[in-house]
Amino acid sequence: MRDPADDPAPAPPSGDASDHGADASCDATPARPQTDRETWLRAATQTIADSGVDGVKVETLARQLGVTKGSFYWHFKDRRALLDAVLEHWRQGRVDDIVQRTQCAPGDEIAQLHHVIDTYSLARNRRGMRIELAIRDWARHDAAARAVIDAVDTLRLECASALFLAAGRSADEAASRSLLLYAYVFGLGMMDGDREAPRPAASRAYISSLITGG
Amino acid sequence: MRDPADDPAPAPPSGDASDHGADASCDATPARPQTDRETWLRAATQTIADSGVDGVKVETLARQLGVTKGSFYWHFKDRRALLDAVLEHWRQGRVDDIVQRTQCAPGDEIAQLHHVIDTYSLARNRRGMRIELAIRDWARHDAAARAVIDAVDTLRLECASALFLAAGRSADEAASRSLLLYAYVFGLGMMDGDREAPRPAASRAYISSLITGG
DNA sequence: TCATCTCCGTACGGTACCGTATGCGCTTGC
DNA sequence: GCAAGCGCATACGGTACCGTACGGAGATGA
Repeated sequence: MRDPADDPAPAPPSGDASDHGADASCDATPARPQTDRETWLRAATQTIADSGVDGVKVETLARQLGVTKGSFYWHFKDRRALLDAVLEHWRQGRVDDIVQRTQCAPGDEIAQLHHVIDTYSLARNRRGMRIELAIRDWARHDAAARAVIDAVDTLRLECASALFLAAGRSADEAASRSLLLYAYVFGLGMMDGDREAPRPAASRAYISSLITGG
Repeated sequence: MRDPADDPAPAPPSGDASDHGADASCDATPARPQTDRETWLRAATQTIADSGVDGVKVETLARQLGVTKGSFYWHFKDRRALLDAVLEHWRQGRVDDIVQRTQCAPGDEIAQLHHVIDTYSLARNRRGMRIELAIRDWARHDAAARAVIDAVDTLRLECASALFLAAGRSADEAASRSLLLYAYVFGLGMMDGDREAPRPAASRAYISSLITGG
């Protein structure tokens, strides 16, 4: 009488892929259950971005979605299961994004790194930064969130270092500059908050060049 | 496994310090009430560092201090008053710290900036960084906290820029490097979390030199 | 038509927390 | 010693939330 789509185990092999897969035709359930589950995921993620993890309440989300708790506890075992799903969904999205964003033609590595910096520091996708910062704060007192953050950070540093290495820098320099790069963009996101006016383009370009050394 | 170093009084390095509240002799109350009020402040600050602002509950703090809510509502109008007091106490401590930390003999400006970077990025005062990050996260959804953060950041950037200017850099370069400096140290604090092993000294020194250009 | 399964509403017990009202011991001034 | 007020305990009403139990409507297949 439970667990139609709800998975007790993290189960990487079960191929849940959580989202964009959408090819879950192997499941007995056609499409609707998965969709509704993702509705909860999106609402929870939005709440995390707006109010932090502690703002995620089952009954509040239910009211916001126009349903009751009965719906929630059908799709999720408990509140923690929702949070874990949000975490896994975000992790997977970051991994895909990082891998895709750090590929470039030989010789374009430094330009690509500049693009990475711009992507993070531009006010363009404030939403992504808000989610990131909220999860990072969450990681300050939650082991699962901390593990996800560490994994994502490690991957980011590795990919950025690979670009620096391909551009001819030493291993030590690549590692140091990569750390500076990501610490800067997240620190800037934290300092800027909801700032409207963007930093001057010249200043951003100058800082970018300091980070990449190019 | 509590952190033994985060005990209250002695000399939190760049931490809260600033027991300046004790000089409120202008109040009709002699000394005791003020002391107990600061006990609540310290406990609240510690909780914010550990669990975030949402972790600050009146009854929980009371249990932790071995008293009841009756004591709290004697010293504070409500929960918000406690949070505002924490905010103001932290702001004043930061202002004092920044002003004192950015004074140096002529010619020592770059060395002083390196010292500032070390102070923030070294695992030494993890407690101060935890409080800082918690308040920054708090500022994501609280206007009062945001105002304090903005004021502190502005002062920090001004003081750091003054050092760069004294070292002969242009105004634009000074502003850009100052922003890079603080975004880096706070971003690093966020990425490192409770990391035990410190970053390699050589890497830290290299990053430091990239930031200051010296 | 009926059984079944899916998805969600309703209802309930329990906990944690906020803020207020009020009483009680304890120190002061007098 | 006695009134006044300080500092805190006790007790209470109220809200918000978690998780469970159960029922019911609607689709689905035999």
